[in-house]
Amino acid sequence: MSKENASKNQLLRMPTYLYHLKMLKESGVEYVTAPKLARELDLNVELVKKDLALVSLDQGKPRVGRSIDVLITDMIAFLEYDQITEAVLIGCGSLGSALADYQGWSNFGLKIVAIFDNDMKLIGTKINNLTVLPLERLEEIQAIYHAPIGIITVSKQAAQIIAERLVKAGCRALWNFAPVHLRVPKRIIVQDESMASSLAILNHRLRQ
Amino acid sequence: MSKENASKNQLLRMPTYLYHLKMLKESGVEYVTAPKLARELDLNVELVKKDLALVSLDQGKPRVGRSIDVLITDMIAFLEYDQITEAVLIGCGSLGSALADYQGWSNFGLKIVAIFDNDMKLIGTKINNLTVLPLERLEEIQAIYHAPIGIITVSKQAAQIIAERLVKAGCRALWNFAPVHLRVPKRIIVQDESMASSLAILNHRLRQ
DNA sequence: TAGATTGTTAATCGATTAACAATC
DNA sequence: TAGATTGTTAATCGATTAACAATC
Repeated sequence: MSKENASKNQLLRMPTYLYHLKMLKESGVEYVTAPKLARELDLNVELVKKDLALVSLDQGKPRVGRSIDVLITDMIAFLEYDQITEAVLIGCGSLGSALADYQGWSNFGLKIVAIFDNDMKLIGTKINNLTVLPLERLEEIQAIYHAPIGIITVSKQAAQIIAERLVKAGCRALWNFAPVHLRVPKRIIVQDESMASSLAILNHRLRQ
Repeated sequence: MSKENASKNQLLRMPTYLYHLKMLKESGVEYVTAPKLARELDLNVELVKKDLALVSLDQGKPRVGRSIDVLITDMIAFLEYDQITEAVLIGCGSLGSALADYQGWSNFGLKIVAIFDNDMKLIGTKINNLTVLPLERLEEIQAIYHAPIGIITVSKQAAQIIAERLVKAGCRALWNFAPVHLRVPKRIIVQDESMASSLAILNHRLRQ
């Protein structure tokens, strides 16, 4: 199976499996079956079977399932968490700082190599070993790193301009935390991270 | 149209429309049509037509579209952004602090009424007018507020325990930022906010 | 009027779920 | 062996897209 066929929903589920598998491994479990995972993660069995088949390089054994170790390895390879992708982050407000401060990105194959802001009070301060750089230096720094990912944690007013600068500076993908629809060339990948959308679903379900 | 029928994807799109409508309003536009929104947000026209019909209390006018003002009002009513729902937040690390610090929640009908941590260095400090309270006081404070939403920004190790305490303390919905699947009673609404999943999609698309 | 937009009904598409034979 | 689990094929479900008559 090649991952070209992975659907968006499947991709979304994969990290959940990985977390859970790691937890099971820690508690000493050596083999895992689709029905077990389905029960523990509240998913449909057939769904889990198909997801596992997609990432697994070899078949599972009837009545036994799969080796957790092998499955974890396959999952990491599938998600390409072993290959580091570099990113620059623009906007060191509280959200941007929190992202820059997060120690766990390397587990997901992400490395933030430079962080920028245009606030004089922030420029020069350090977050997680990274110095906040003035926004003017974005192009100069990108010319060195060629980071494929740009993380946008600026205000909605600034987001479109920043997006355009990142694209010009060579970013091929934008992880957008600002609540605006970014207009960029077709070839550019935009992943919107909308807390508002997420909250809308929560609220809707809460109110029946 | 009643919002009982709103699909998950429709809910996800709604805040995007609202942001865009507000932006158009600011730039002086008075009427908007489905084809215009579809073009500007890179969506299918029929999709937009159905989404607007779902939230609109009255019909659009052929050749004219809808009044932006009325549509914004309808959208806010639909998303219930005018009704404040209270929340307690557990875990004032960098992500939790960023969420507590965010000034815009009231625009989405959310009000964080209390924030908790068990780190002595954080307890007593102030974030956005809220004092970080010791975790032991969670039940006592919840007995006063009865906040329906619990925001979980603790480590994955602590998340399940915190979830259970929040449920016992009367939360009906959990907004979970920890990378674990929470096991809670069926009646409890869980909205997972997984950066890892989001990043997985971005990375996958980036690598072709 | 002509034509863009509306709402709605039908067709398509894709993901989830169910069913089942094969396996250890 | 019996029975749980596997992979796969078929059925179902729901969302998106296309088609079209009605409207101003």
